Amino acid sequence: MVRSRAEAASPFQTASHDHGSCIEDALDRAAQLCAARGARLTELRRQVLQLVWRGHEAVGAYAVLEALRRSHPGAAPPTVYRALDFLIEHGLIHRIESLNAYVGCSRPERRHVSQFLICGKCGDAAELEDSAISGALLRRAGALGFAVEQQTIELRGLCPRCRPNARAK
Amino acid sequence: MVRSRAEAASPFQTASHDHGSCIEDALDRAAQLCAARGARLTELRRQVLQLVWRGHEAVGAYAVLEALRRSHPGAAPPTVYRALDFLIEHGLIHRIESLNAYVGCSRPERRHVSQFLICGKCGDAAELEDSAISGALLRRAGALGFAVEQQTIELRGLCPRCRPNARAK
DNA sequence: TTATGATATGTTATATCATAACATCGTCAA
DNA sequence: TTGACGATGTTATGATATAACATATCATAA
Repeated sequence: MVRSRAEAASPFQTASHDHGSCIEDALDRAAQLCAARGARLTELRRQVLQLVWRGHEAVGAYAVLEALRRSHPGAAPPTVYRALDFLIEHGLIHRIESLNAYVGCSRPERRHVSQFLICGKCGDAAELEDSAISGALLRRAGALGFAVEQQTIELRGLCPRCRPNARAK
Repeated sequence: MVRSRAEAASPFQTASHDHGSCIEDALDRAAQLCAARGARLTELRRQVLQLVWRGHEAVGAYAVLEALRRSHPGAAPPTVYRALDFLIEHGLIHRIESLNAYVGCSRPERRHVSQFLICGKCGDAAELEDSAISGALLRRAGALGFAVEQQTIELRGLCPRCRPNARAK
């Protein structure tokens, strides 16, 4: 079963998750988005995006670099970091601050504030978009006179599949 | 005026903030806490804590190292990182993930979940402890079957004193 | 009091993450 | 076709963090 475009109720992957379709979908959407914006999703950037999307775990820049070198032997750190910067600017990936790592964005079409649920066992980083939470933070900060520009919200723990008494879903 | 022990309504510093008393208070409380717990707040650890508390900005490990070397010429990275680890374990400081830096904890007496408001201009990292927010995150994650172990919540923006139309308080 | 184990610190080396600075290449519009 | 701009190549280095092992210090039980 293909992961639906409008994210399902649970942001976690299921046993039946078809990652081939998932990544293909992500790349297609990225191409469309960049085309619509006049941004150049070059082959290099597309490959880096594909590598970040290899799984739903956050992946480090140097892991991307190592993988990239298979198709692109001369790649150096700036090669990867520049591509990652581009992808972040266009909302195609997110940076996970607590891991110094990067993960594909599940809803790149519009800018949004996300919260990440990061499993300490399988490493999956599930993206939420809970406006009640981001709104509560905005209001609380605003009440203290603080003008919020960016939110970093990352929860570590165990995802449903990795919990001792995992209820399969 | 001394910053009161029970944090005032605003977690931001005021123009009249007496940092000398503030840091002295923090060191005293750390000593009491460690004594009560049978933890050894050695001179080295005390000095590192003092250096982290030099201001309300988050401070990098290597900045601490450089300052520490004035009194402790042989200090090396592990010297500082081990002291920081100890201080974090005992809740005396927090790590700011999005800055790879460390800041003194304003309420070390009990474990808590904090939110940080980090000013991009003056660098101050104000610590909130809003149980409505941490609770909302816990509930939301729980509803998705995710067992939260740790929360990282860091907002970047401008503090009241640094906003264009700062209202002094 | 001294031996002993545990904890803390010293020391050297290296892993990991990220960017500066400048050269070259490709693309596209004038 | 050339000039400007954006993308990529290349080399070097900066910034953050830990591994591994040696030595010192402390608390305490023999």
